Amino acid sequence: MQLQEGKDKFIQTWGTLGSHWGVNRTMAQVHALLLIAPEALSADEIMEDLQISRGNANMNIRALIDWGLVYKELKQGERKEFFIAEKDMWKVFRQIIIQRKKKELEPVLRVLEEISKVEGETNQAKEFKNIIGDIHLFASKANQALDNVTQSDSNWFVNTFINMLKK
Amino acid sequence: MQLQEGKDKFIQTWGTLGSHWGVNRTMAQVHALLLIAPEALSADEIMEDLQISRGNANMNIRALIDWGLVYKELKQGERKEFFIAEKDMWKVFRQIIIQRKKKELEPVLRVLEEISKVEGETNQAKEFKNIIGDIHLFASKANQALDNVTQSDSNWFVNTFINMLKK
DNA sequence: CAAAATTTTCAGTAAGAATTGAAAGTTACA
DNA sequence: TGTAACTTTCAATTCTTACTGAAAATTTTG
Repeated sequence: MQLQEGKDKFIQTWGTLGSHWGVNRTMAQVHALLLIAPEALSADEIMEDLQISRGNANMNIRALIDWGLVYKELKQGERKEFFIAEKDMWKVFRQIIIQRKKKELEPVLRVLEEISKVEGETNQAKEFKNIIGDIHLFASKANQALDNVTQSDSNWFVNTFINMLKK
Repeated sequence: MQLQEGKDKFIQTWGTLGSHWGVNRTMAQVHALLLIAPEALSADEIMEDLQISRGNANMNIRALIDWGLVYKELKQGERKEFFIAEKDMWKVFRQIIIQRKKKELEPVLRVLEEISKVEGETNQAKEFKNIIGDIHLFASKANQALDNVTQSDSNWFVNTFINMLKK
């Protein structure tokens, strides 16, 4: 396989993966492109490479920066902004977990707490509170486990993985 | 809060959560509805409750059955099919991981292996192979860790969670 | 076996999400 | 301070995905 073909395939695959996980395809593709770029790219280069519009490129680059997956880089004597991806996969994973936990898991936890206070002592109500309680317990555990994972350093997590594999 | 309001809120929340995780909203809502239903529901009851068409209900119920999150239940003397959700949250989580691992993580692993074989010894090519190698290593570890999680029984996982919380 | 009940399929349509492109905004240099 | 280089915004549009509803298929029952 030629280098260019490999790069294209990677960009496609990463894009598809993203789209199955609630990340828009272009955002994942820009990320992929920057991951395999040997050096920082400008918005124009990204537009050119992925054949997307300026607006689209800009929006998705900003989103990646917000997620902490891409950094801005200013080049000596250049007025343009250049962009570079975080290449430490552990950090990438960590950032994604932090973002999604905050945006998706935590709001669900709050709703579960709220609805676990429904009135009534009928069987219906009791059963409802039961299952909501179960879900809440599970979600809290997941939340705390994820906190742990993201708060500890890379080695801790790698060690956990290694331990898991040894079992 | 009244029971009905709590139920509605739960269905909405679960639907939103699903839609951020690549599960279509209706599928997640049907799942939520069945989770909090005190007994098995027929397709008609689901249609009625969520105000969706027969076709839509059917498709999503089938998908939930495929995912192993919902079971068919036949009632004595009734011709209709009734449906009931798996309520053990651990099993639900496990099923979802198994499905998504197979459909999303494993294909990515295969692509990464394939593209790690690009020809050429230029710096460009070497750097590309390096980063792909990193990603592949990370993805394999995640894959194996998930295997471990899903293959062990509930207690093992719960214990791991508890251990995490103690740290 | 016929007909009634129920489930499945799928072409057409609707709803929602992403993208474009041009105009407005910003920055930085002479 | 003016203007050229560059970035951001957002209304209109396109693309994608989900949903409907009616027809076809299947299953059950007398």
